[in-house]
Amino acid sequence: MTVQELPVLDQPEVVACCAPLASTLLSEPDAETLARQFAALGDPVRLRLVSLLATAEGGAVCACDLVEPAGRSQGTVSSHLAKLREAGIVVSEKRGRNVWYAVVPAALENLRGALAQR
Amino acid sequence: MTVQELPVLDQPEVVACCAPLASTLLSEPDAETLARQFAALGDPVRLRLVSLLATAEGGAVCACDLVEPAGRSQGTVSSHLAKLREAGIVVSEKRGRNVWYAVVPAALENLRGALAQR
DNA sequence: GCGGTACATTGACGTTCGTCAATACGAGGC
DNA sequence: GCCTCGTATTGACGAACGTCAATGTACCGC
Repeated sequence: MTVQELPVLDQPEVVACCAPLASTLLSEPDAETLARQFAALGDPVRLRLVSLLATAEGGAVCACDLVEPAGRSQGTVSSHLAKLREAGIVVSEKRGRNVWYAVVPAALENLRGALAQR
Repeated sequence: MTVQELPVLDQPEVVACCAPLASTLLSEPDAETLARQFAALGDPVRLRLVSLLATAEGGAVCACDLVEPAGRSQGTVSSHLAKLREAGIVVSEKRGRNVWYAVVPAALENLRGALAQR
């Protein structure tokens, strides 16, 4: 299943932030923005969710298929996904009565850039 | 007794962990390890500390020169530095009555690797 | 030794987090 | 319409966090 259409729901366009940590001193607002994204990855359950999405065929997965592999209750998984979405790490798209999630490659690439050495 | 040159204190050699999130599904132990490192970067004060270290001439900074730019009390800065050290993001070295901190480039590179796209 | 400096640790406080069960909401199917 | 399924939200709980002032500890110069 190949799904290349981008949902563009409530995506917070934070994917344009911040020079590398090692290039110039991070400003306080930039530190705030970056920290929120790193914090979103700072939980093992959310990291597994991101990995599940990133390794999925087609790059998107129905929320219903994330609960069991996450090993947490449906409500807990839902709030983890919400946190990832608010940080701009993933996007969601409603299809019928399901919601499909996909990683935002530019968000991961942006974080990679922030970690780049001098 | 002379001044110790390379203490190499309690450095947790966790810099060898984890294939990219997008290559294979992250195992639960690996997710735990990675999450601790991302969580260490998930605070704006700690991010600024890392940036201060990474942009410093020589790559190392005395703890005494981190308190004022961090804008927090000495005790708070100390515990932030401890958290970064426990996550393997920075190392510390005692020089006389000062403690110098430096980033671990391999740690940042390791996190970059985890964020690499497929 | 003594006094001072630098850093870590403690204890307290309010806030946020991760978790669950239970409930509410929304979209289809009948 | 009603019912069912999938997802989000709520409320509660203990645990962890970020913060500070105060205290402890190691080191150095004198």
